[in-house]
Amino acid sequence: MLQTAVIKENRDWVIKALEKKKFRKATELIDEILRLDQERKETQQKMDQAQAEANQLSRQIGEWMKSGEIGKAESEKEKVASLKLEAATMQQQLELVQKQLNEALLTVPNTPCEKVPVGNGPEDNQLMRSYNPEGKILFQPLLPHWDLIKQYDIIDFELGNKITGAGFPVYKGAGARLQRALINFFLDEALKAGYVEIQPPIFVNEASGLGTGQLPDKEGQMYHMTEDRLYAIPTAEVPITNLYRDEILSENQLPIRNVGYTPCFRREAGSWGAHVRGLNRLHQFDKVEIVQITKPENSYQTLEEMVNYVAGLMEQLELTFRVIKLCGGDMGFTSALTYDFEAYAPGQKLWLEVSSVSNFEAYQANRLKLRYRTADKKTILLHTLNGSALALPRIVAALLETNQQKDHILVPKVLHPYTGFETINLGK
RNA sequence: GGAGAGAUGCCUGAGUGGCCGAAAGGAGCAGUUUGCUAAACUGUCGUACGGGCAACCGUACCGGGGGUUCGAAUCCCCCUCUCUCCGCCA
Repeated sequence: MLQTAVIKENRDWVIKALEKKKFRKATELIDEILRLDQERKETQQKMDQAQAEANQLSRQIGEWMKSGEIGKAESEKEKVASLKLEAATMQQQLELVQKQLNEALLTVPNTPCEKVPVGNGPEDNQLMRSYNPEGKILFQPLLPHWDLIKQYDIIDFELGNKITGAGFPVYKGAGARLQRALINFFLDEALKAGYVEIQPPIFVNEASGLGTGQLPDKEGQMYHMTEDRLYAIPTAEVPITNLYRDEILSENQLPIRNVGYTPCFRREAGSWGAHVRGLNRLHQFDKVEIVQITKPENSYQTLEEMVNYVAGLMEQLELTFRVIKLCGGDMGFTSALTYDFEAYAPGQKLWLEVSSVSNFEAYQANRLKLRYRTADKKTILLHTLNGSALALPRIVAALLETNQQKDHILVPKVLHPYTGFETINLGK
């Protein structure tokens, strides 16, 4: 969440920034936050003062008791009681105000950075770069991947339906091996790039969900195990970033560069429609995620590095893709700047989002209480960043559709050492 | 699942009602010193909020919540977690 100090010092700027994100009622809410913060401060002052007096008097009473002035001690006890009562009343008020302040802050999204283009939705996003592998001749007629996976019998939705439900596909034979190949390829590449591999739990507690901002914003989008009060992670970002919750890192630990493969779970409540056939949208999918934690002054340079890294993966997979910068109206709640990667799926003539690389600045760090200590012993909030590198299903969709031939599907060269085969063939 | 023990600062660990935000040691940081690796010595060393230009001051925090008391890390109750033993088990 935003820091109240930042809001206080830059009220007008914050409101303007929030309006860029198409956040309604920014002015009202920000002013309410400032009012609550002021009330919080005043209440605390009153409480502290009552406490201070009570503490002092209690100490005095102790000394009187020791020196035998019992009468004096007894007569002042009541005074302490009334001071304590006053302090307790103030504390109740303080807790109430703090709760209100916190709730208000939780509903405010992150402010977009200056580089974010103004806009309402996808149509206003900015194309940053595109890539089209040379010399690639697409086989005609092109089929969408949902026909190909049936034809080659590599991914089975009906079976998943039987054992779990819609959106939980079963990968079989070459399909399963392709999944494993991609995961290993992505992890190995990240290792080469200097990321440290993490294998986190795939269920997290409520504090973790709050830490990275999925709660309360995306409450209904996560699978929730009410019995044990755990959430199935929607992305490895949640457990990996939360590793550093409530930490004060030393400067020499920075930057943190982690990579993790996990399955990801999304309820996708209310978002099923015409364009979500086949692998385009699933309840469970695999993803390799990169996470970085940097000093504030380095985060935007790091974001560019991460974008370049993901672009490198896409090029190695020989996929047609484009990178777009999201406009204010299309960005996520917690992000300050996001680049989306879209792979072209020629069989369905669609661009599919395969990666989202974001800088959250101090927004997550403030919730996480993730800081570092400077040389002069100050604690400063860090910046968190993450990106998919990469999410599998749509990559698979694009790969299958791009590389389909008359009676086989080509596997990109970089994956051959991982798959152990160069083509996916019919009838096997 | 059953029985017992425990939870204190970055770590180890002392502290059973006021002088405890907390001993001591280690690690870390800064400095001094010796010819390197290293050692010795000195100092420093929690977080948050509030006040102050600042030095500094106030308040809270010894797993979490509640209670007793003029006063709680310390006594009482509840919860959570960890460890040990037994059972079960990939």
